[in-house]
Amino acid sequence: YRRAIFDAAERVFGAHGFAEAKMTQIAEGAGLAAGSLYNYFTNKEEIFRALVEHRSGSFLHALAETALCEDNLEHALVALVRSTFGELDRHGAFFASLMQGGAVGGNAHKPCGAMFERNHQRFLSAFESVFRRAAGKGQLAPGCTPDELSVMLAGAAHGVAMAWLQSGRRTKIEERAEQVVRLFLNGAMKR
Amino acid sequence: YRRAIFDAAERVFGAHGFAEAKMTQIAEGAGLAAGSLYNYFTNKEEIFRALVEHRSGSFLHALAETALCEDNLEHALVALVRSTFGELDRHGAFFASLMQGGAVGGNAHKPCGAMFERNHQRFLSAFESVFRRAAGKGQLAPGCTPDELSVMLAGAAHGVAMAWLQSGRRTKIEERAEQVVRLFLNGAMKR
Amino acid sequence: YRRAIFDAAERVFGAHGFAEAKMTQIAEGAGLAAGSLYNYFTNKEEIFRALVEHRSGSFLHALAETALCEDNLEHALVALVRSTFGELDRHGAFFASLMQGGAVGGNAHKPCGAMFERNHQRFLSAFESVFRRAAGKGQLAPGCTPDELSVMLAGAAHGVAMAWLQSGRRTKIEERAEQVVRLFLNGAMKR
Amino acid sequence: YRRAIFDAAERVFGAHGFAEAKMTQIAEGAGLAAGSLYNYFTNKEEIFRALVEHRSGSFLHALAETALCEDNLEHALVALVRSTFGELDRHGAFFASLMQGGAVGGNAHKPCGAMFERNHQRFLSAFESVFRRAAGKGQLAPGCTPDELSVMLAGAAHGVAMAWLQSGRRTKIEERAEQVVRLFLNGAMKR
DNA sequence: TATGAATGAGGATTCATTCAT
DNA sequence: GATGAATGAATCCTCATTCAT
Repeated sequence: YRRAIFDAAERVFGAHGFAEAKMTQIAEGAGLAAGSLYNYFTNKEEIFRALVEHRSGSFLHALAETALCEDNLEHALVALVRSTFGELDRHGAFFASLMQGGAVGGNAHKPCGAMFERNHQRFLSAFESVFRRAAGKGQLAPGCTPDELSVMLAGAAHGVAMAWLQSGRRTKIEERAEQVVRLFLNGAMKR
Repeated sequence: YRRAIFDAAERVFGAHGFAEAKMTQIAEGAGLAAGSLYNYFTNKEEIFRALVEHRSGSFLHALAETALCEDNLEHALVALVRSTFGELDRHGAFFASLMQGGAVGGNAHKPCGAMFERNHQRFLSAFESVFRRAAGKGQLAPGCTPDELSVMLAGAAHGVAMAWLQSGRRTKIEERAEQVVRLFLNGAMKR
Repeated sequence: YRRAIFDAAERVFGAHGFAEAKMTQIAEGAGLAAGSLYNYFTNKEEIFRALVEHRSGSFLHALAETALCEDNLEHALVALVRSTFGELDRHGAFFASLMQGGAVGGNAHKPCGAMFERNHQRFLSAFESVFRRAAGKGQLAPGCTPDELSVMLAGAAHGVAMAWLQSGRRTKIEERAEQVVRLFLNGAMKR
Repeated sequence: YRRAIFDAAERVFGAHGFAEAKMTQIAEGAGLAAGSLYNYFTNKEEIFRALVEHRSGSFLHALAETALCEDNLEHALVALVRSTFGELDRHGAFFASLMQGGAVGGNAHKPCGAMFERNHQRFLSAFESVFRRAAGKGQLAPGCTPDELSVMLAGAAHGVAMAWLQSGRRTKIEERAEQVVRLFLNGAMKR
């Protein structure tokens, strides 16, 4: 049932944000009565917190590993963005919170703010470590620091994701990872 | 007084999001009693809607003009991003909503969703028209469509903005416009 | 199991009062699951009612007998108070309800109010019958009716009991019965 | 309105106890809507706490003064009991909590337990100081300590009060103060 | 027009009770 | 009989909105 609650909560939080999400909506989505949610979680906030942790945990861990194992800059970034977009394909609006630091879809929830920031940092760190390695090899354009680059790439990917969400999630976003990374690395201008 | 209410509402909505913003907070910030807000706006949602329109209106209009008058690709984009970042410097967290389509800081408010999307579209359109012109001149890298590019650049700028917000708004973000655009046009990799 | 439930219920009702006592607490105390309580009692109120009756029944019966068999005023009263205090030693806070008419420790429970009053009346009756006999023999101070005396002696005993409960039940209160009665009979003033 | 709320709360708490008292009952009694109570008190507990303090404050203060100014033992005790009974005449069941240490009528409310004990101590102290003075003058019967005497007299008065409450408050209890004290001082037995 | 107390609908949470296993 | 998860009625509390002053 925890699973069903997570799935329902993801939809509801994703659609309405934390504050506007109603426990009855979540319960209904999970096929339970409102009161029954409290057999699994102590309160609304706890559902939210657990959900974020559940969705982030393994993903961020995998992302960090991905960042380590691929040496080639482009390949590594593509792998990261592909993972991220894959998660989006599976978990949609709610997951987008992670990519942006906790404030997508109304899910800025003060008590969880620290957790969000921490997660977002871990998310960025994956990119940053890849860029740092590339910097060590002198592959980056002059004037570009790894942290700036990671913020920008994550932002660009997030922008693509938001556009995709708004247009109704009709395609698989995962397939666009390569294009995004390539454009980011090579620039928008013709050479 | 409308002005004072806007300023206060901007702060409160920016800090807490629509759902968690209290009318009394806004009133207090505006130097009014709660009931008096209703002499100027019919309800909370109307304050929000009017605020978004007020903040967006002239800005988006100016942005569209900027997009038209500058012919050089880089200069035009820098002008757009500079305008945007300037607005951020002045209006902080709340304004970031616009850049991202309505969902920063908990401001995802369903009844206003359409307006947000419309504004966000106008925001992107400014970038898109610039890119389209450049495409006409054959200046864009192959495989890059103007709408994809605008989404990505807006996303990257948004990412930079979010990082800036989270780090406490200590610097003026306007000064970073040029760097962001240059990186985006030339790519992250050394040539 | 009824026995175990009674013991647990006594502790829980005694500590928290009827309204704040949780069925799960009682169940846990009795080594059962919450649902199992309903195999022995139809509901919470029924546990309470049965408990009061169980604790009162034999006690009040014995008290009435005690009142009858001892002829000497002081001896009879001491026997009554000693019985009462002995019950307190064994059953603590919950039992104190009886002495006072149903409202000690939060156990004022309207549906049981009548029962409480009835029990309290029986409790007072024991004292009253002793006083009545003494009155018949002309042993009472002038202006003292048996019912007033019984109310006052029971009240005084109750006051001693409450002080004893609040100070942590460290001694055996039964040993103080004689002192209380003597003081009551002879008065607080030196003659 | 605070006054009206206090009056209503006194009735409701007095009749049902803290846990079973409903905010709507109090509001109704005060001629308000439930939500309006929260303009005056932050929550139910706060109403309770404030009410206890309000009712106890001046009374306990006056009681302490009374204990000091009257030198004659009997007169002093009568004054104390008369004050107490007068308060009962005015405030009925709820006030009886004070006389007994916080647990009459279901008003044993854990968060307020300390306050209750403190108040009850102050209540007893008034009696104790009178008894102590009398002890200094050698007026007390041998074997009677002031604290025991105060507990017993307060208990006896409380017993009388409870009987009076249960019989429907038809008379003025204040008039019985003298009789109670006299009996307590002289003893129940004919000399 | 400003006020701020009153309102009451709405939602989170609790917990006695039921019932399928 | 025992279990403990599911239920949903009940209640506290919040806060946007109204309105008499």
